Amino acid sequence: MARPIKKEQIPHLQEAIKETAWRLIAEYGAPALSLRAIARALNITAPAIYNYFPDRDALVTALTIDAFTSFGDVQLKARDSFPATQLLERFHAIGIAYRSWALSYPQRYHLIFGTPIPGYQQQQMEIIPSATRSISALVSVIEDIRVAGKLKTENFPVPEPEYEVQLLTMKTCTRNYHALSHGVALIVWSRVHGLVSLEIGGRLPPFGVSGDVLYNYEMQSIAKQFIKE
Amino acid sequence: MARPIKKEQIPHLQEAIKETAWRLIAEYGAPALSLRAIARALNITAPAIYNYFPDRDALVTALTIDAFTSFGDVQLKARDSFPATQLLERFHAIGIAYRSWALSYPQRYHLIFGTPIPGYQQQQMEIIPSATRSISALVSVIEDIRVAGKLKTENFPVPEPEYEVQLLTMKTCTRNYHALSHGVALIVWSRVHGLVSLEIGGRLPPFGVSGDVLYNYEMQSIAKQFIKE
DNA sequence: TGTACATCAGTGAACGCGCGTTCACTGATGTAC
DNA sequence: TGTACATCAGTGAACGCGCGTTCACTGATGTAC
Repeated sequence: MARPIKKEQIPHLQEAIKETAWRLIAEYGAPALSLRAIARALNITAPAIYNYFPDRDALVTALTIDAFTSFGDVQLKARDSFPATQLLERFHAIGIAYRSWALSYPQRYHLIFGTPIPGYQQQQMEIIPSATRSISALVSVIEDIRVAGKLKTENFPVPEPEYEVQLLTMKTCTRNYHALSHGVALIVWSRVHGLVSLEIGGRLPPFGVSGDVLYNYEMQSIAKQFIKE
Repeated sequence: MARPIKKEQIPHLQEAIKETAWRLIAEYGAPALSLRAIARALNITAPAIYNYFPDRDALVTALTIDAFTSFGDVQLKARDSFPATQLLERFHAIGIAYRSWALSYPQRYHLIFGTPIPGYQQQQMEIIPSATRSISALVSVIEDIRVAGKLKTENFPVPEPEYEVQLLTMKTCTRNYHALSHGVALIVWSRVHGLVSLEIGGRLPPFGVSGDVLYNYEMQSIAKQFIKE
C-alpha cells in the first residue's frame, strides 16, 4: 500500500525527481528507469520518492503525460506561429516542429510513440487527454483546410458509420471534427512518424540522403497529395 | 567467461530454447525476456542454456537474426509469387506481405524494427546481412521498375556523392542498385513502417477506418506517386 | 519572548524477488579394446 | 560379447546484484499558547 500524497508539499523535489528521471531516460532508455537510480542521482533514499508518487508506474504515467504535454505545446505553438488564414504555412510549421521535437528528445518520443512497454497499458485513461491534445494541432489544421474546401480526398476511404460511437471518448477532448479530417490526419501522422522513428532509431544513415532532405521531400509529397493549391 | 559451444551438439534443445523465447516474447515482450524464464518453461535449469548460447545477448542476437531471416523469406517469397515481368504486382505483393507478417508476429516486428533496446547496439555486425536481405526484395523491385523506366523520381532528393563510400559495407549483401532506388525504397519503407507500427502498437482504432482499408489506400498512394502507368 | 507540542519529509534497515552467470558435479551415452 | 574409460549435456548450489516496496523512526520546522 502506498502512502497518500499530501497536496501541501513543496513541489521542488517532485520536479527534481521528474527531471532526473528524464535525464536517466535520455541516457539509458525508459525501460531501464528505476526509482533507486533516481534516488541515487539525487542523493536521496529511494523511499523518499513515495512521498511524491505512489509507485513506479505512477511516475512513468506522470512522465508520459508531461511528455505529451510538452510535445503538444510545441505543436500548438508551431501552428499558431502563423495566422489562421495561412493554412499551408501552419501545416508546414507543424511538420517541422514534429521532427524537431523528436530529434531533441528521442527518448521522450520513444516513450510516447514508440514500442509500448509490455505490461504497462493499464491506466491509459489518465494519458488520453494529453495525448489527444498533442495531435490536435495537426487535426485542427487539416479540418480548417477541409472547411476551406482545399482538402483533396478523392479515393480516401470513407469512415464506417460506427465511427461516431468509437469516437465518443475523445469528444470531450477535441472539437468535433469531420471524420475525413481525422482520417487524413492519421495518414499524415503515420508517414511523419515512420520517417522520424526510423531516423531517431538510427536506421537511415547508410542511404546517402540526410534526414532533413528526406523529411522535406516527404512533407512536400504529403502536401501535394492532400492539399489543393 | 562463457563455455565454448561445441558444434556436435544435437540441435534439438537449441531450437526449443529459441521457440520458447519467441513464445515468451510474444506474451511479455522482448525486454522482459530472461534466461531463467526460458529454462523454467522448458523444465530445464538455467545454466543448461549456456551450452547453446554464450550469454543472454547472444541469444537475443540469434533471435533477431532469425526474425530478420523469416521476415526476409516472406518478402522474397511474396516478390517471387509473380513473374519478373509483372513489377507492379510484385510491388503490391511485397506490401501486403509486409503488413501481414507484422500482424502475425507483432513482437518480432517490434524486436527488429521497433525502439532499439538501450545498451544493446553492440554486435550489429552479425545482424546486418539478414537485415539487409530482409529489405532487399523491396529494393530490388524498385530497381527493376527504375530500369524499366517506370520510376517517377521528379523532385526526389539526389543522394550525396559520398553515398558510394557509406554503402560499401552493404555491397557484399545486395546487388549494386542505383542510389535513387535505395532512396525511394527508404521512403516507401518509412510509410509502410509508420502505418504498420501504429497499427500493431494499437494506436489506430478510434478513427473509424480499419487497418486493412487504410493500408490499401496508403499502398495505392505510394504506387501512384512513384510508379508510372 | 519562551516553551510544549504536532507535523511530516526524508531516513535506514529490512523484506522477498528474479536476474545473469560461475562452478564443481553427475550420470547417461558411446567408443576402444 | 564384456569391460574400462572418456565425453559432455544438464544439474544444483551458490555468487552478487539491483530492484520495488514496507515500516518504524527521527529530527527539523512551524504553530499554539
